Amino acid sequence: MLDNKNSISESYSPAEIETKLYNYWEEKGFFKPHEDKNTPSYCIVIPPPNVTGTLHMGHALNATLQDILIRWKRMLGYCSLWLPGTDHAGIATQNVVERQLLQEGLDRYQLGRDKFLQRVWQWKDACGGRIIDQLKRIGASCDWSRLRFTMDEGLSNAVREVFIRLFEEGLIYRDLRLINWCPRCHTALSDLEVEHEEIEGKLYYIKYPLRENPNNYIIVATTRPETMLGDTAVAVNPEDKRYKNLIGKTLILPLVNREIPVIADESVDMEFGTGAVKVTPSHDFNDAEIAQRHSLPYVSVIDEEGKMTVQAGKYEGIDRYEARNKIITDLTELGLLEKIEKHKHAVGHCYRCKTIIEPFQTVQWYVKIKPLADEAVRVVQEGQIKFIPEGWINNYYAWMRDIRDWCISRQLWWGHRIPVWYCTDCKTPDGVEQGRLIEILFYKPIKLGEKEVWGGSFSELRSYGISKEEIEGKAKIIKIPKEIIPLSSREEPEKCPKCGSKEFIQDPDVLDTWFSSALWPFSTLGWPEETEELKRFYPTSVLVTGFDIIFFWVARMIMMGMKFMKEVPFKDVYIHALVRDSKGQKMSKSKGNVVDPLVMIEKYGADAFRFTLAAFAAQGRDIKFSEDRVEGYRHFINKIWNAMKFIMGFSKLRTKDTVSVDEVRELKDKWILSRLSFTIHETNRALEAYRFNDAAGAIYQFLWHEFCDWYIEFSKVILYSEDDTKEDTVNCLFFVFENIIKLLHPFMPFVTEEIWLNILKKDKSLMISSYPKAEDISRDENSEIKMNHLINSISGIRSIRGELNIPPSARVDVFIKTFNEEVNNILKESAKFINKLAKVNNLEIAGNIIRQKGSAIAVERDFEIYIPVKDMIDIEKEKNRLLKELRKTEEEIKFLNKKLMNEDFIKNAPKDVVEKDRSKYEELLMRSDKIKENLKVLEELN
RNA sequence: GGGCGGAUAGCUCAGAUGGGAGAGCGCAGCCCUUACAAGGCUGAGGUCACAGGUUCGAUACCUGUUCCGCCCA
Repeated sequence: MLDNKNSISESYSPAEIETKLYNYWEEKGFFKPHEDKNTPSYCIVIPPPNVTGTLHMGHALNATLQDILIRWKRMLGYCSLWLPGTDHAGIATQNVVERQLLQEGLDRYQLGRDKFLQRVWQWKDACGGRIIDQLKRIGASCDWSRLRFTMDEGLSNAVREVFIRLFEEGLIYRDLRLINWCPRCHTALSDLEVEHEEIEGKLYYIKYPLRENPNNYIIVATTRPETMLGDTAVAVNPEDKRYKNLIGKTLILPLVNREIPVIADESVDMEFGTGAVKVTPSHDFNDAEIAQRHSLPYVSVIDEEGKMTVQAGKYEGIDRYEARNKIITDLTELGLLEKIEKHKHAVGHCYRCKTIIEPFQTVQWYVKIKPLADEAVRVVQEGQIKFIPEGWINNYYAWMRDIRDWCISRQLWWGHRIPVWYCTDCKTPDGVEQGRLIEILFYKPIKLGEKEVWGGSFSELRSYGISKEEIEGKAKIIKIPKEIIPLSSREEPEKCPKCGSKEFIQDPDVLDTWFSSALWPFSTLGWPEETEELKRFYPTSVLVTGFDIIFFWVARMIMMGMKFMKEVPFKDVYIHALVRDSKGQKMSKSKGNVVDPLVMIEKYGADAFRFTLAAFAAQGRDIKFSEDRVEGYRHFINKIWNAMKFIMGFSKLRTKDTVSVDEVRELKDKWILSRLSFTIHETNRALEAYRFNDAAGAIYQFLWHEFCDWYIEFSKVILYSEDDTKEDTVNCLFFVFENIIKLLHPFMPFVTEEIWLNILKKDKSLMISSYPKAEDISRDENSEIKMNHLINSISGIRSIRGELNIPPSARVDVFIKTFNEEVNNILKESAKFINKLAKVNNLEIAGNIIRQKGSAIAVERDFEIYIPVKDMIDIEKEKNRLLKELRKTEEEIKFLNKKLMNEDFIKNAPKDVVEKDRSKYEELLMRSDKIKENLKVLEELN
């Protein structure tokens, strides 16, 4: 299958290997769930990236974590499905195509709805989903044969079905309200899609004269003077003594000379500005609420484009911010501007295009959210869904508690068209034909003989003989008042069930993209059909996502899942961090601090990059990404590769596939197997708890600092000797290494598979092999304790050598005086290892060793090391070294002594803690005695 | 204004249920020792932000303060 290399390359080159292996996996169908019906299933649906998107660090982290989970579970034998897809990103995608059109000197209206949609599809097929290929680059093992897109037929059916059912239940309704309007995107936005940003603005103090005495006036403070043209009252707090006698009086609204009342409303903050506020129900959410309470009229002075309306009188047609300046100038001239102050306040911006949003009164579609939210809160409270880390659960509750109805209609073309039609022939209760109330505005006039028609009511336009298709096709705006009765239907209705008419106009709006994403966990599995997949994989196992879309997406999936599946959409929600730059700043194009994942992959390989993300992914903290770390893990891969080269040199001596603690005889072999068992346990436990960094750390630590630093070094003693039996050592080397490769595979799929398949020449791909389980390899803690003596003896000698600067080439004589027989035996049996690893010339180990004069000393609990160095070093240096150690020891003794003298401690602390401290204390006392003794000897020598 | 999170080695960060703190990178010294200089060995470096409290014992638990970040209004 793959290339047959006879020689192993010097070092690992990711670029050559990654694509090759990825294609191999995909061709073999390894990303698909296996067919075995008896195994439990494990399923993750990907948070669908925007079809316009390109891979950024957030995606990379998100995908890496999911891939680690899915590869891990797959290797554990679960029937595992990672279901990929993209969403259609209504506004974003429409913007992309509109920008293209602009370059051709076109806009979407000139094309008309159908042609425009064709263009978007063309764009989507050609350029959309680039992110899918990028996900492949990082090794994502998604089942690409099931790739979904929110605008696919199946998913669109689901959207329509959900809309209709909710509508029929009364959970979806139309209403005329103030909504967040983006004057650039020309659409309504939900509350969530508005980003509040603090800006340095101004507070304008304007005089509103009293009708009865124009020399008297109330001063109102406002941040938005241009909306004053739409004021219909001035409000004060009923408790405010300053204004008590003015309540009920009439003011003359400057510039337009409209009479407006002074009203009292408790919502008015007496501390703010002058305590008197202007009320503009059409352009401010708070004011709209005041207007409701006081039945004030609405006067709209700003339109869809953010320009002043005809109601604004002489300001008509001017942009809202230009109008502000003009109004300020005019007020100044009239002497009605009291002052201007600097003022910080939060202003809402469109989350897609950052334009300042405009509160705007229109008819929109809403989801009545309370009943859905209650259910979604309940299942989380009951623990049916767990949040990891738990902290996010409070955010979730808080948002759900204050949730407001969800505005789901968007004045876009790209998206799921609302499945609602309006009969144009039905009559309203007042007896007016509905078509008369539907207002159409064309993007350019239609010529009727001499006449140019810019729009009109639907019925009127039809009476001119303009076809319905032409009206709908050329309309820029279709306004359908709230009174008109909607008919929701899966297909375009044949005839009106009430009047039998065959003339309808479809609701021009599309649904919020999040409406379709909310169905993702079941719509992607085939709902509303009752598919096998749905039975097998719903509820899904875990959702992995960033905290920024808990409200947008997670909460809504829970609502919709409960509503339509009667079951939670996922059992766990793992919320991962945001990836920031190395200084902790949010990455953004404008700051120019964006790190491109693909560049990282090209530079260091996907494995090193993935491992870095996993190692960084500690719960509850943002990731400050630094390239140095990636480089560090690239070195780690190199280490693996080199270890592999070493081991492969002995492949011919291997005699069996598996080994166990019981059958190997040597301490080092028992030890490494025991440590492997521990590492396997740690890794699985960490992954179980979504502690990716712990899992990565456990493997890293074991492979580098136990296996490479110690075991391989020990093994050389055996392997390079003439007379030792090499069987156990070689078998252990391979067995342990193969297990590490398996453990590592979910984190570093490429290099591990390369080693597995092409170097170890296994016949089955690693990604479908079994993951190590701790219970398969037993732990032997006794051997670990024994091994520590050996390691300590070697470290002790090395430490003396290092600190006294004895060059590695100089072999030294070493005497080890042991204090008990067990340790004596352990060290004696391992003498050859000590000799080699500590570069010893002559080694003596016994209980009755007498220290030679001029020896450097290392003191351990169970033994002392003497190295005669009289001629090699200077005595002062050694003395200082011992003094330093003595000081350290005595400090500790002091601390422990104080603790142990404390009666309360003895009384209250658990016995084992006291015991531990006591023996530690005694040990330290002994140690300090020994060091002092040794110092004395050194003194004599001088 | 309401809520949440963070402050631990020069840097980036780990530290389940309280029992004198760890890693990676960086730094210093010695080494091209037959897997690996992208490496080995050895070492230096911390009043765990500050002030109180609970406790025999606090980096961890509680309260307050300062600084930083985020979310909601």
